[in-house]
Amino acid sequence: MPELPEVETVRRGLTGALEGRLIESAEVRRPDLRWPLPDRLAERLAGQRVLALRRRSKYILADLSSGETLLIHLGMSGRILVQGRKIGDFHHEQPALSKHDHVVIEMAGGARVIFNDARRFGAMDLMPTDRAEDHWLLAGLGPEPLGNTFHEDYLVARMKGRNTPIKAALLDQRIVAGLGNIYVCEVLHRAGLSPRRKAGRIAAPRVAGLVPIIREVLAEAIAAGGSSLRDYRQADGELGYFQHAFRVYDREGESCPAPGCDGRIARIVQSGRSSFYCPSCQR
DNA sequence: ATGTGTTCCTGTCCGC
DNA sequence: TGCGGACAGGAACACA
Repeated sequence: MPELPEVETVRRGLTGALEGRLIESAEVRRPDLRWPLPDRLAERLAGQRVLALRRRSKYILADLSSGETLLIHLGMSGRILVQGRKIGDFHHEQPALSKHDHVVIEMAGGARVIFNDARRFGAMDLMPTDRAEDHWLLAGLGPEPLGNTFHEDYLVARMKGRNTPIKAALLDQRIVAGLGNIYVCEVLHRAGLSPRRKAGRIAAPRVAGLVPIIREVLAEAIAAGGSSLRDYRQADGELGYFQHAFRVYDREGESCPAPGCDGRIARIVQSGRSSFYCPSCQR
């Protein structure tokens, strides 16, 4: 479930295997994900040191010693697996690759990093590091929800006059970058706001109130994700997306967890996607 | 300019 | 146990 907290969890889980380390070689096992992979990707990765691993919205950015930055997007089903190799154990067998292991990176000193993506909605690209913000996938993104430029006045201004439901507005990456379907549902539940409310018709104080709630929900999810890093590090560890205690997401028919509320969680479809909410306490 | 619906792809789950 | 349909964490794109 790669929304911002999951991507941040993946990034943190990868730093040990990647940051400051040398890429020995890379193998591209399929020419395209959502779009064609960059020309000569394997050659451009081989021999480079990973200087830093960053995140922007739901994108992971790996700055390389060549002056290029590798951009990774996980789409819906993308995963990054890290397998350890025992140094000096020449007889250690590598687990077999699966058919959705599209890019395999061998690190000097013994780790293997695998990009796996069954649905192939994910993406990778290479760009000059000094022009990373101008990349077409990043240029139009709104502020980071955990950063300083995302604040009450900003959100109030952006919601003003909008005729679209608040659900769609918060999913719009140009307004705020990193929220996805799950966390928007969770945020609106905590805020007591119906996902159907038109963004521009919500009183400014309530819109402003969304800002700390968004921060809180994301921060909690990242903190919970941290606990799964241990799983991540385990040998040939599958990257476990953390299990988070969702209050409404995927809980259609269950009773509303809000204190004193006796409503039931409903599911509606908005712009083709499920919204879970409590019609009783979300208004 | 905005707002909404469709599309990419594979896997899983549920009802018959 | 097989089979069809609905649905899944995203977001670019085409169209009203």
